[in-house]
Amino acid sequence: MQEKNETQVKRDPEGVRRDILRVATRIFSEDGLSGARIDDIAAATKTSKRMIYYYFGDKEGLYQSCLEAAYASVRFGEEQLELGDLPPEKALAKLVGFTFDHHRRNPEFIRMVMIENVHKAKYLRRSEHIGQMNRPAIQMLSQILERGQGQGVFQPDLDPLELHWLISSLSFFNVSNRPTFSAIYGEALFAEAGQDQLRQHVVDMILAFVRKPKDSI
Amino acid sequence: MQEKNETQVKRDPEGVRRDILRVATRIFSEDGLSGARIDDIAAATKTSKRMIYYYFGDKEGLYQSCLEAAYASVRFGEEQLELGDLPPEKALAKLVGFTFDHHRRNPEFIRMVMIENVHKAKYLRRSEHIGQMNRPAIQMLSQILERGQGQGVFQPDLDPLELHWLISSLSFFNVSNRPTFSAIYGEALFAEAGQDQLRQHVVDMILAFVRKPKDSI
DNA sequence: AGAAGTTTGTACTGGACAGTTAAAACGAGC
DNA sequence: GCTCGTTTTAACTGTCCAGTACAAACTTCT
Repeated sequence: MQEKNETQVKRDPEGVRRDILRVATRIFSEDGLSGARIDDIAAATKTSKRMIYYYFGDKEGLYQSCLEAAYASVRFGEEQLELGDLPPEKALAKLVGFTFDHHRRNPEFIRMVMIENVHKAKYLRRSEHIGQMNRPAIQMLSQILERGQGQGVFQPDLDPLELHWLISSLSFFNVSNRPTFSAIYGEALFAEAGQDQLRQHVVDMILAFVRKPKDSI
Repeated sequence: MQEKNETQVKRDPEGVRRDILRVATRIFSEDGLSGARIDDIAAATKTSKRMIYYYFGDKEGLYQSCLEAAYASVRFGEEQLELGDLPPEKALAKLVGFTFDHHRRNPEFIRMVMIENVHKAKYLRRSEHIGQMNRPAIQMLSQILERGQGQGVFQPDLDPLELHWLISSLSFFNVSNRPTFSAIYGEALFAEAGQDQLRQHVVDMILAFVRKPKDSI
């Protein structure tokens, strides 16, 4: 018991599980559910194929666990964000910029979501936890909007869910569609200068949207 | 030769090709490249598995042909759009609204692009035609921008490619991520009222962006 | 008429791959 | 020291599936 920190710990079930999940998520996000090979995953873990089945039952069970873990880790990332008592416009700007960066930094998560969308969210729907996981994002937005509306700087009739859709859209597409987009139009928008500008414009555009008086053509 | 229009035409190589492509595109867009089964595709065509290999060589060749055909058909759809001599703001509004609707109406194409992005555009890069196919979209935008700038209603420093990215982003995500988004947040945004509002806001937001003076937080 | 391209249908091959089998033994907590 | 949960190993099974074989005939064009 006191020798847990020797060079090799003899048993660590949680560690084994995490190791499998980490490797499997990488491979599923690369190759998709049907494209991924259990033997490849097993070969890349510290443990064996047998243990994958011991802990996760079958390939679909493993995939679903990876999906849940991916959502959970991203939520954890979002919790880091401290908007505290920033004025509403600055808080929203920070949230949008953060989302844009966060998606960029987590392509593996984005790819898992892409793959899950190809499956029409079959496995996401099966999971009970994931529904609750994502309320906080909407609530954070909702609070910013209310404060902004209270101070008269934001429009009165804004839907937090729709705003979340807009922000996600611009941040997600930037990562998800980079391969086809850059194959067709080149890499310019994805180089550093292009991404900086894009980020700035996305923030500007969202801010203009919540502030602007609704006249349209 | 003169009896070509009897109830059944004896030979129609082009028709057979098109039939295979139509069916294969449907199934690839549903199940992905590795998920799709050649036997399923063959069973759904008017012809046989043997003919698929006769015309397309192998599964990857068939997939690539489907991808090219999908891009080609979408380009054809875009050519319908007549912006002629509309004033720049109205032309842009029409283009954005059209893109939003067009993506919504062509989920099969969207899914092909999603799948291709999962493959990191491996097959798209292989295709020579597709690069050229997509210039017109940018050029149309470019012309609208120039006219608007000439008339002083648009900002001077706008990048057509970036604008295309913004428009595509909002239109594509709406279709591509509907499954996960609605699994988490419900169907409200995807019902008719929600989509109408979303469409309007997307148009408004883009228009505000090209018009607005660039002050940001 | 002859040549080139198209069509038919089934049965088959060979490899890939998810999931299993076996028996055994080790580790940790009680 | 006993029990339960965990770990090891490599070979194996059975199914699925992309792609082929074969042999013939039909169509169209020239």
